[in-house]
Amino acid sequence: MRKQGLPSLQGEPSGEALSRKPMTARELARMLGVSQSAVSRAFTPGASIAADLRERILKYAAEVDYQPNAIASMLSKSRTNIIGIVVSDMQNPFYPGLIEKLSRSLQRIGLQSLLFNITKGSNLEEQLSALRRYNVDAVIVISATILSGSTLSWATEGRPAILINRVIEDTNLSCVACNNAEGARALADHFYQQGARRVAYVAGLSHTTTNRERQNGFVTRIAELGMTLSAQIEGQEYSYYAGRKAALEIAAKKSTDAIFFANDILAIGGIDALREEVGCRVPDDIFVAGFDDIPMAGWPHYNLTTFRQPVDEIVRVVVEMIEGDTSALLRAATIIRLSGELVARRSTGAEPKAQ
Amino acid sequence: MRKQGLPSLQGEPSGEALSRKPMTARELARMLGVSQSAVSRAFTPGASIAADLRERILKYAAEVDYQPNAIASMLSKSRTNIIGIVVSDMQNPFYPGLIEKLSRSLQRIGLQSLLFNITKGSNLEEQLSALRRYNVDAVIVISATILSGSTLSWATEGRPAILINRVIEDTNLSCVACNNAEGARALADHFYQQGARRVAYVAGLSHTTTNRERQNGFVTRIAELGMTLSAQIEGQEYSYYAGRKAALEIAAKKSTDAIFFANDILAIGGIDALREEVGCRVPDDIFVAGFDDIPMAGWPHYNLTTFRQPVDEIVRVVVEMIEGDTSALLRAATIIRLSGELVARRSTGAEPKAQ
DNA sequence: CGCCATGTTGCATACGGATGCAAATTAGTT
DNA sequence: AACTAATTTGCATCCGTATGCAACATGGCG
Repeated sequence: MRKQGLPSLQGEPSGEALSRKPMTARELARMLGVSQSAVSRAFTPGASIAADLRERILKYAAEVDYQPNAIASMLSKSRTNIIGIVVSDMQNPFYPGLIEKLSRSLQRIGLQSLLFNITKGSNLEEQLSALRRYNVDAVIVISATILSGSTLSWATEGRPAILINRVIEDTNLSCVACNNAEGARALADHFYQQGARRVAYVAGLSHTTTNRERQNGFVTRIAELGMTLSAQIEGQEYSYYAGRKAALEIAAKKSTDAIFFANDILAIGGIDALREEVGCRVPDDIFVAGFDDIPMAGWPHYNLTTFRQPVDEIVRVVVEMIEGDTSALLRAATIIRLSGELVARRSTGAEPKAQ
Repeated sequence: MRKQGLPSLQGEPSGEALSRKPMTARELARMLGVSQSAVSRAFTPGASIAADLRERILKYAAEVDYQPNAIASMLSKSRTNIIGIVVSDMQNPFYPGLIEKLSRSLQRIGLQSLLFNITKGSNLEEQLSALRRYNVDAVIVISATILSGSTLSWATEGRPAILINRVIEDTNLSCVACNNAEGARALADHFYQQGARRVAYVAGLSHTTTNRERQNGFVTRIAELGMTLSAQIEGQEYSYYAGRKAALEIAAKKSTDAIFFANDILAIGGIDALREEVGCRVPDDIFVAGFDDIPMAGWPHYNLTTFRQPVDEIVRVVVEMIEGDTSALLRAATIIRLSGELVARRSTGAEPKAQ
């Protein structure tokens, strides 16, 4: 039986374990009999330092658990390795997935994500002023529709900013977005192929670029194909309940073969409402399609035809832009459109491919 | 036709607008003929400075758009106003909502959230080492089940750490969690009241504290009530598809009146599978309940009885702990249990209350 | 009017690491 | 061996703000 002594009070150096100050490069240097610069260089890839010295320092640093203080480093390099991520809506399941992939990709190249969760009502400038005070290296704005272009320009002044899924031209803001018009047209074509002729569009937030592009693309293509636009619901928000409401309005008129909802959450609400409130069968009585391809769209219950946003590619492109010459971004805003992919599922009568 | 001149090179003051260095306190001070300390004090609430001087400085600062450099401030105060938020799963809809509320509450008291998105496979210590280098003021860990207690202790050494929905005793880690056992018992009682006698449990990630507590609470209460535990499925994950699979296993045996799924996502998968794969009616043939009360649980299609986690209260408590005397947290880890609320809906035959 | 309490202000330095520059060491060349 | 080139190293200083301390100003009071 092992003797289990009480933790002796004098054994521990007066509770230092709790919050002792972390070691500094100078201390470490003194212990090794080298200069503080040497320590700094040991931790700086490509710095001018002999391989054996570097090794000795790093080895000792690992032993005593020294890590360079990132804050001090930020100050002297005036580079934070922090990317500001501006979000205003994490309710739409599309965004958490995007944010997750984004922050992981950034982490992989040594960048951390500082979250700015913008709330509608309150003072936006105040919330964003932290973006400037914290000296983030770049800003990624994820579909924050409540921010005006000028507010964003102000908040990101002097550092590269990339909007995801929102396009503002004639500013210093770069944009990476899904080709919404292309997707909407593809869905129109798909409706046509599946035999629908009288189709409806349900808008999300009407004034957003995503909505407008999807709407225009769809409506235009519909006309080209000679199909009838039997209804068009203007939207207030991208939500499940808005989708339900819109679906019921459309169903009441009984003149629609297929509904294109501006995104998947709307469409899913629509499907539920059609099936449950008006006993309408999807796809037998009416087709439904959405946009995004959130995980739920693939669930057997919904089996929603949709246009998949190229999330991985969006993330890749954004990270590359940030990793690359960011000063180029400052000089000239770039707008990049990425192609998505039609995912035909049962909600439009398509036979889902084998998994 | 509008004449569209080339952007004149000499017209712009040599591109300064692009990335000019922000002004410093010293510069501002010199322009006003005061000392740099005065500027610093003007921006420090409660600092020793005359009201009129402060006003003059702030006014001028606003005019020339000066803002104190947060990085420099962090260095000298050794306080970052940054809270590290460790997450490993943003797929479960419960977490984005939590993160959103959390980060907003923190923002409201001047704290920003630095996201640490932990990935399973890779080197966890390396991912977490940034927590230490960045000198975050505190760490909030959101149900990161893939991190061991010792890894967490190491990563957060010297700064307060709060786990949400995960309880580890005998460490320096504080915990704020829903009273899972209470919730599970409440659901058992509810099943009983609704007339179920043969009940099943579907686990989430088996080894997590949330799962174990819900499981124990449920199973124990079942026994007390004299009900039969007709099945118990061990789980690999908290996912929709795992829920479907488990539900089918249970339905195959035809000996169960009610299923308690370890969380809502599982339950929702379960409901879909029961209805679609085996033509089982919910609630007519079988009851289903979940845990969390994610938004989808309230959707008419699912109408899922569940136990609502007190998200707002969790957030409030966590923020209070951080806002308050954090050194107290370092001295003695606190474990707080918060009560949730049974939300009886139609999936257990309860009539949903009017909204 | 003189003295002390209170309130303001500036000076100097600290925070911890990065880096230009010069000194010192090593390698390479003839 | 002598000398130049290349590599290492340390010194000193800078990054921009916060703050202890001393100097100074103001006000109250006897």
